[in-house]
Amino acid sequence: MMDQPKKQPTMMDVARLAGVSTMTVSRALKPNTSVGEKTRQKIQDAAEQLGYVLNSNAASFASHKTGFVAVTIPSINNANFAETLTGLSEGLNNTGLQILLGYTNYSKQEEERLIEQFLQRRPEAIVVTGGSHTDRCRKLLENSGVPVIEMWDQPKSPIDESIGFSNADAAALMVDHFVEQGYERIGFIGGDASRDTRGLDRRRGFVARLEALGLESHRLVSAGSPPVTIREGMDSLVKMLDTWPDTQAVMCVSDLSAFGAISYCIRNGIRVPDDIAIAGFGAYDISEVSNPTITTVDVSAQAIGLAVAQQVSNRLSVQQGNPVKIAAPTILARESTQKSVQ
Amino acid sequence: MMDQPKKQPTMMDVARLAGVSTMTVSRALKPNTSVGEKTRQKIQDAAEQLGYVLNSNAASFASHKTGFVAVTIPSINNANFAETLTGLSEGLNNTGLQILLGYTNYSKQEEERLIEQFLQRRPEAIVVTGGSHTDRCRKLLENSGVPVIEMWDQPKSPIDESIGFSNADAAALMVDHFVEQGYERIGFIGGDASRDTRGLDRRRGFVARLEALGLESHRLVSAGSPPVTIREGMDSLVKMLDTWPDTQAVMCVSDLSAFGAISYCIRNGIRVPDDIAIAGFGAYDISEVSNPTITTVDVSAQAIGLAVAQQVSNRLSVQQGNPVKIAAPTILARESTQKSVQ
DNA sequence: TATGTAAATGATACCGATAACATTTTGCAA
DNA sequence: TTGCAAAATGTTATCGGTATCATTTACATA
Repeated sequence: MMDQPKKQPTMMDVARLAGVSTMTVSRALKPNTSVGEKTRQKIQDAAEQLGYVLNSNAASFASHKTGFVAVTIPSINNANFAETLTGLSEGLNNTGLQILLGYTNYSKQEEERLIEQFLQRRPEAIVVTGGSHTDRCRKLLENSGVPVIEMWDQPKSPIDESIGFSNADAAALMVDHFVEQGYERIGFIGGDASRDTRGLDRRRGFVARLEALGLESHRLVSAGSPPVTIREGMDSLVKMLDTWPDTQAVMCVSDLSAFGAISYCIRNGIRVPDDIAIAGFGAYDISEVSNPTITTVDVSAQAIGLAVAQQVSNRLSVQQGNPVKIAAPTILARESTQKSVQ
Repeated sequence: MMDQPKKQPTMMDVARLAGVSTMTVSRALKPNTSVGEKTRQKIQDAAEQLGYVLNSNAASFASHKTGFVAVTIPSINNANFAETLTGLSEGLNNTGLQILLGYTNYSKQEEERLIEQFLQRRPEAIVVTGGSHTDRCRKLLENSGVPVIEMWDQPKSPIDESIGFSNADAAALMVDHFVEQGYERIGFIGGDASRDTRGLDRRRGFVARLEALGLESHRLVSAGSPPVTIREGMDSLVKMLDTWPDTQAVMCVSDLSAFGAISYCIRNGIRVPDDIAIAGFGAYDISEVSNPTITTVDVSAQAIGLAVAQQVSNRLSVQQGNPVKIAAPTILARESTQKSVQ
């Protein structure tokens, strides 16, 4: 950095140089304002000459509009959330809104801390992942006075609005897929239930669907605290086969853990899906190119982000658009669960 | 959102309720300030009762300290940058600094646009990925008046400071590894050179090292615009083998493309490394659990983030700490390039 | 030319905190 | 009790824009 010898120029400096009032400068630097063409040019020249850079903080302060959207996600090291964030970022690109991003690391306490911090920045909208929060956090969000969007989930009583899908239903879809393929002794590998609420929902949906079909629903392995890694997927499969050797099929809480489980099988001469079927969740890139390819649930993570962005824009603009919809999750049936196509 | 009926309370409201001046409230809400214990309690109670939330914008405005650190990375959908960001985020966690994140999508124009936008927020430090910028962007950064850190690279003439490694040297390391293993006809699969400057550096280092060793250096396949995907890795390997069927070893610009290339081989009965050796770059999780495991370059992406965070803190605190160092990249020799250990 | 309306520009009063310095209170040694 | 330094608190003046309303200018029409 070159230490700036003199302090940065202000709007007043530009106004003086251009021979107008600061108000006119303020207008000239924004689109859609009525400023004479000649004047605008004169002001832009002056600003250029002085190297003037608008001070958004002062502007935010004066106008009570910060242009911030606070966003919390569990982790960035998760392709699904990264995709959602990409969608969000893209969707917000030309709105002039800036994302304030925070990682909760799958902890509600951390989420509360982040929200508390973000509220001080006076965001114009708040986006959180999931519908489960600490009481205090929920209260903070309710009293925030700005639109709150809970994504990646369908809470029974949303704080304000939600854009997501039912993780339980999505897991049930996979159970149905297994059953269609003729599997009956089906297990589930998931993260530590106490933290990953979406993973917990999936497990719940999994168990409920099995029970509804009159099948055994006790083959549950906990793989450690989320996010579940490839390695934990491997280890969990070992545990699964140790405990219930006659397991025919396994649903994993994410594609990563499924990939780990499959890797273990391949390395140890267990054929997938001939000896055991394995499915994932989330439609990560890897599921498409793994060998065998992995049956998974496509939740269109990026579309969620785009939809949230759209909805944020809607809520912040005067003329409210239609509520945004996203597609329901679908099963991508691939090699890892279908003997016939193998 | 519940629409806030009355506007949010200000420090003045809290001061009135607590029977003190706003200055005392201001002090009471910050750590390390001399405020009487009783007074502090009284103020905290009043703030709690009113549901007062500090307005950081006003605070920033008054104090000329925004607490922002602007960060640009090429993409979030890249495990390496995601890790760096995690490290950065973690390292900045208790400093009270908030990251303003932007994605350049591997475009210098986009980077310039982002920097211009970020400067309006008056960040206290700026972190960019790589050492290659548009002229205007470079000028903006030079004149910013705040610390600028270029990461993931070692520019010859850094704008201010850089924390990274030489991508060319790292690629040369891999050439040496191949040669040690007895390979001589070595190819390179990388992204479109015009955009991904780090990928370009790797290719340059690759070619230079081969030439220095007197080996052929023309086996270069361009895999499309970055980031190179798994699928592009597959396609590129096909192209490589079509063009130069006698290729013995291939270095890929990232582990993802390496994984794709290997997947193609596995599916088509080409043995890795017996028929062809394949290496990646970046030490992604997948390289460790792929079958075969993938030889790669460990660049300690997260450590880069942590180091940058550390250095930002250093630069912003009065007593400057020592300049931060990161470990040099190392080869992780795995199955995909070593016939002996297969 | 007179006149009216829209466009362009200006004047003034804040927004809500903190910096810097002034003043009062406290606590303790002399 | 007095005196005095340190701790606690208060006063005042901004920070750099924008909202709002007032005023001037431009231009088309009668």
